[in-house]
Amino acid sequence: MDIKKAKITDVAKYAGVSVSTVSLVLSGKGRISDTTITKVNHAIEALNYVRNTAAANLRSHQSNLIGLVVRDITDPFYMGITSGISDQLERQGYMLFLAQSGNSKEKQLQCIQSMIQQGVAGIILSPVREAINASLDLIHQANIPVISIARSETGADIDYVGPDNTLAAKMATEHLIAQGHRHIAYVGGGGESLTRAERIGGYCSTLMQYGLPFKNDWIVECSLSQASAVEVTHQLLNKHPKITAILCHRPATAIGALYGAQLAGKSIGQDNYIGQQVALLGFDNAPETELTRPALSMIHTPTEEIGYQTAKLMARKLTTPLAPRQSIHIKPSLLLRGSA
DNA sequence: TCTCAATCTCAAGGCTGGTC
DNA sequence: GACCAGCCTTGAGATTGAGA
Repeated sequence: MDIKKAKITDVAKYAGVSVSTVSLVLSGKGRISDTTITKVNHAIEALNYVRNTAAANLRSHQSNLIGLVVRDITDPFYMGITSGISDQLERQGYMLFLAQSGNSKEKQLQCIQSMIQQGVAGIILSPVREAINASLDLIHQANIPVISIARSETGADIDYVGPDNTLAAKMATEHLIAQGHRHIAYVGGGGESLTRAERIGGYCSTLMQYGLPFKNDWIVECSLSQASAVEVTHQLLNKHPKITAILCHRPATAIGALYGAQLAGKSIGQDNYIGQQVALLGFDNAPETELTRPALSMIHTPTEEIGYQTAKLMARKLTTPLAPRQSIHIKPSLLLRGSA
């Protein structure tokens, strides 16, 4: 019994047509009679023929692969984006080639290099700040389109799809101000984070707009861990007891801040007129923020929508490479729970 | 004879493995 | 190490055949 995989030549032989006719039937191009199409389809079924896309891409200089480089594929934020991109790209006949770079410049460049070597048609990138110029050099040399996602504007002249961080911070700050808070702090993120910079920009400008005090001491960096947020919040509230509300850079920061505030002798809640209460409002909603007591109010950005818009933009860039650069900012929403 | 739809021929793409 | 064939498919251009 012959167990060799059927080739296009086998299909052509079986159907009694030429190889190029089979190719035309497969691609749906050209003018082919219904009789011939039926014969070819019958041969494909009989021989269990599966098209070799590697060979097809080799010949046509095209690829249906789109590279996606994210920082951390287990991060719920990126999981949502990846899901949206994958759904939309599949509908348009593309496949996703996924890699994670962490925060390493070298890893990001390595991922991009591998994707180019695999012949991807375009790259969607969550840029590492230190790697952005080198990454873009590589991608431009390969002459393929690139879209920056999720991690803020890079300053580079490339298309961008992601959350509107400035608006998110403005919405969060305005909500706290509307509740009567006048001493609002920002906890979390690192100085190198562009996302954090944009949020702090929105937070500061809103405070100024309402004529409220803004102090550098009230903006505190901390690492990704909850433990770090516990420590930082504890110290912040001990040092500045006037603070009645805190914006938290990410879900883990918000959860850590909750325990840090409690360690500082504060309770968590919306009523800043009750002496010892602190309101907490976090960015990037995650399921675990619903499980705390009280549950944490969060700014939610629809991550699947970011993915969906990114995939649509990539498909557009592949069909019209000279289309003008676009920046798509996805509007956030406020999820009000018990903490603010 | 002309036109046009349907089909075929052949070169080419980058990489691998075999031969000299 | 150099060269070449084979892998599998596509697409431009050539050919065929039927109808007007």
